[in-house]
Amino acid sequence: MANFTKKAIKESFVKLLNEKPLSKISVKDIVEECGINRNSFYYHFQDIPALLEEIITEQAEELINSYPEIDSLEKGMEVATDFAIKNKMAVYHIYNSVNRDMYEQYTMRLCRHVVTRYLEVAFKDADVSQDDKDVAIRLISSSLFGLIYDWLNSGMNEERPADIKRVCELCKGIPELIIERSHNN
Amino acid sequence: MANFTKKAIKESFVKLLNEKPLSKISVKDIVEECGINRNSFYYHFQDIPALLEEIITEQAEELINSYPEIDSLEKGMEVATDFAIKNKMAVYHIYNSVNRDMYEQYTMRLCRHVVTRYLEVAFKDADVSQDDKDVAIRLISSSLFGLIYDWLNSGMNEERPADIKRVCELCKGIPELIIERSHNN
DNA sequence: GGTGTTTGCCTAAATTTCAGATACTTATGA
DNA sequence: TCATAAGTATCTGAAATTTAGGCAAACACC
Repeated sequence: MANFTKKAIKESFVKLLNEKPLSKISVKDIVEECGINRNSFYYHFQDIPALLEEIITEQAEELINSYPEIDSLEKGMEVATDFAIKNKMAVYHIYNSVNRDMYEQYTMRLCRHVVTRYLEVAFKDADVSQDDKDVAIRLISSSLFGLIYDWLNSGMNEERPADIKRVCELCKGIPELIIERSHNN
Repeated sequence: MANFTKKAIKESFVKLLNEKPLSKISVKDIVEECGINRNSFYYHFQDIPALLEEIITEQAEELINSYPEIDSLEKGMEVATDFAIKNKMAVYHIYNSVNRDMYEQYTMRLCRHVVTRYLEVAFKDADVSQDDKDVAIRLISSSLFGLIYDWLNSGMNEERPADIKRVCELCKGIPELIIERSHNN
């Protein structure tokens, strides 16, 4: 089924989110914005946090799918921060409220995704165990996530997270490091 | 009720109308474009001409409502031609097909509307019978409609109907003419 | 503490959408 | 020219969605 109502609810919610903070948006506001019955809202969503979660999940999925290949770490970082930028107003309101965990979870997932994609290229043809690859993924994605985490907490004042270039440069050395160590064993 | 499906059908149809001529648009195309069941189309509309009629009616209504006051004949003419311009692609395909009559009817209605609004100002405080006013409305709106009619038939090549300024200038003298004649009786 | 608003939930009814089947017309091509 | 494919317009009956209206509890504000 097509279900345009659900779509309309999401659109109305995003529209309201650009007008006022999450804490001031009521279910009533949403249903009045898109001209539906209040029960129709509850038919589709448990509550506002559930609506929020679905929107953020969707946007993250979409962003992930739109970059099937990541050929540089900088590009990966760009994708991950794009997620926050795209939802800037929402992030601003959400970040210190209900769904902080959820939001971080998706940002982390995005970081992991882009790093995995990047390392697929970096480790291509290299004789390295999956375990070693996993360590690299965890290490690099964690540090990228850390950058974004700080950036969000500082209010996203700079256009991009600080030190992004230097950290990326450093991280690029890691695959080589692992390949080397792998050969010495 | 909100009914986003009906809205989606209209949007899909307009989208298709900008891609290919009316004659090549099937109900199947429309329902596939907006991802609904074929029967849902027939639930809302009798057939494609009915859909077309509803869209054109809506646009005409909307245009009329967006100009509650017409203070010059040129402005009125602008409103009436806007209707055609706004629907240019649609008009292009429709004009020589099924709904020619309907389209002309709405254009005529728009002309009549804007002229009536304009004359409300022109005849303000003037001691003229309703009959005389009606004659003026019929005369002026018919000639404006004639301009648009020719413009449509010639393919809307110029941005606006030809001779629009001179005809408007001429028409402006008519209220005075009627007021004068009315006093001599 | 009183007042008004919002939430989350309920039921029952109405509306809308669906899949599947049918008879009919119109193109299209072998 | 026949058939066969595609589109139209309808009809069922079932399923999904939306609605109105009401209720108790939580909440916000004065």
